[in-house]
Amino acid sequence: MKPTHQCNQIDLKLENQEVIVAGWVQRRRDHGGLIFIDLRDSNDLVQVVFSPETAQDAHKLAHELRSEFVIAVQGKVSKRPEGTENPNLTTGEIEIMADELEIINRSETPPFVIEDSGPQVSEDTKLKYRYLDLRRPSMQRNLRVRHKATMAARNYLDKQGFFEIETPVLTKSTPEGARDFLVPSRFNPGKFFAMPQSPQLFKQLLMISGFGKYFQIVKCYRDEDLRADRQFEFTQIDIEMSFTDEEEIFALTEGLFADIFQKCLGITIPTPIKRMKYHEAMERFGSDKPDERFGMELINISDIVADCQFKVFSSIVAKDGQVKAIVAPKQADLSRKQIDILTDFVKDFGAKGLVSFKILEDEVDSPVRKYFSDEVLKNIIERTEAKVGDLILIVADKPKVVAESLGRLRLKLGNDLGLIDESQFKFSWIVDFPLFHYNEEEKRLDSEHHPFTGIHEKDMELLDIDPLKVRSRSYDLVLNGSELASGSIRIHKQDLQEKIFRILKINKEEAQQKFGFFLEALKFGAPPHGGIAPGLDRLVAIMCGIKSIRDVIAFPKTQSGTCPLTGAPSEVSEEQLKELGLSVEEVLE
RNA sequence: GGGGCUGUGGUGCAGUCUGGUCUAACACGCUGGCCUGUCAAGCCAGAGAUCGCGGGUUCAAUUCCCGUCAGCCCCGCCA
Repeated sequence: MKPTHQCNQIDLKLENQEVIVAGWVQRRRDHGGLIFIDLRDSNDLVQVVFSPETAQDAHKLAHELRSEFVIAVQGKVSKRPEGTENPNLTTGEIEIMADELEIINRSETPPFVIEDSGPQVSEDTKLKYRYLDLRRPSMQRNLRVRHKATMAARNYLDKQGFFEIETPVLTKSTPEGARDFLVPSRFNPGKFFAMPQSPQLFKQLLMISGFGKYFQIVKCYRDEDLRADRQFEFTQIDIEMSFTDEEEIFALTEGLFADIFQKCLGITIPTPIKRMKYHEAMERFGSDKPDERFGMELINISDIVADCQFKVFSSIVAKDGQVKAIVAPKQADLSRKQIDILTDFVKDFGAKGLVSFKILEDEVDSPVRKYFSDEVLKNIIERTEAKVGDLILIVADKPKVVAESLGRLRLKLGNDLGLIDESQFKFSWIVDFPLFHYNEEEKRLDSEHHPFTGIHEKDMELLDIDPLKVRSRSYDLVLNGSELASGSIRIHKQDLQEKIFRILKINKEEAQQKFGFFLEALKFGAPPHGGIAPGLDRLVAIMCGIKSIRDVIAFPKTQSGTCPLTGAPSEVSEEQLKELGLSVEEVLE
């Protein structure tokens, strides 16, 4: 029997019609007489009724049904008897009175119940039986949203005149940035391909090739530790254009996201998306990817405490440090112990300590209360707009430490206190990033974005004088505190590109060896170009209201980078190693 | 490399702090029986756990200690 309808297509309009549905047994309710089966297909659930009076054979066979059996049922769509409708089901008004039942395939009892409600199964078990986990309606929905987002992106970019060009997965290791996944070359023993961390140089080469508008929905590979929002392999909507500028890329990207949100969620996102300078983001939120769904911004009180009795504050201000505060609403009743926990939290991010002021009805309570005059306190309260019952939390340190620690604390409190409205989508562009940052360990400059990032025309002369002040032409699109897309206008002149390598202390030989092919290409009439690369996994996760991108990837890895389903990674045979000219060292304890 | 949380029948959990009463509880699921309007069906009966693994302390360890493994969250890392 082949299905004539999907479960979600069955409604009252089909009353008294014969249909065939096929799917899995979600649940069986055997009354001895009547047997009810909830039949699940990839779209919905529908109730099938087996009655000994109307279909004796089918009823008899239905006794054998168990969870996850694959069946096909032929029967008549009927309106449910008055009072037995189930408003919790979309198909709750009708049911199928079975005439015939075919057990297409039996199933062992599944290790967990295939449903969204009920106890949450451990990640390990879910991934081991991922094919069962994926039967759950929410997983079906997540992957459907992912598909729709991908299709929307393809269609949108196609309409804008872009074409999708594939780039190699087996390519050259360019040991900048993340750790590469390597693939040994059998033809060239001792040599390795690397899997791309992104198709960055290939898409730039395509611009040089004269493909003015390129995109690719492409896997990228980075051998770094995994997180809830990071997998070894992830997918980017990779985009690059020639003869372009920031305005064009912003407009294109905004159009792309507007289209995706409209088509997948029916949500209209307001455009244009507002822009925020990197420095403003760091000052107000202590982060280059601010979550703007709630307040609690960082407030600078350095000037107020510059001359106060509390030496920790005044001395830091004197040393060009910063003193900043956030206000935790209605948290003045936190215990000493709870504040200690927050203090330990900021210490993880380099802060020396956390000063707290509890704003009570007619006094301010603080371990360091005695160092502050009433006037200074009044000014702090005025500046921070703290109200009675609030808790002011202050960090004093180098600006970088203040931003990092208070920014993180803000996020933690925002989460813990439930200040975040999860139904919102808050986009913003972050612009005017610095081109470089100082790498303390290596005692040299590193690219903030990547070494191919273009430079603000006005800052060009700063390159030799004060490179840390140079602003790049890169931009990030941030959604709800998550970096959703990152891109830049690139360098298209060979001499400038070489100069950047010099500043990054990549010597000529090294640059030649790693990027020589690219520097060569830049000599042959490279057009100005730029692009952006939205991360599909994070986008879909946010659209689905999900924390972990594992839930929007069909077959993800665990945090330790393994696949419980297949057992990957695994050992390989001696023959395979020999062919590749590899040997594995025993790891001794 | 580091910090935190978790690990007890198939699944989710109680018990662990304060060792003996644990012959390991409960719910779901499973097996069998009864049952013609349920939809978390109901009722009855039953099976199913060397308490992640290894070591130690103790007369005695699911419980305390050390180590280890796995999952999750995080720091570092992720141009």
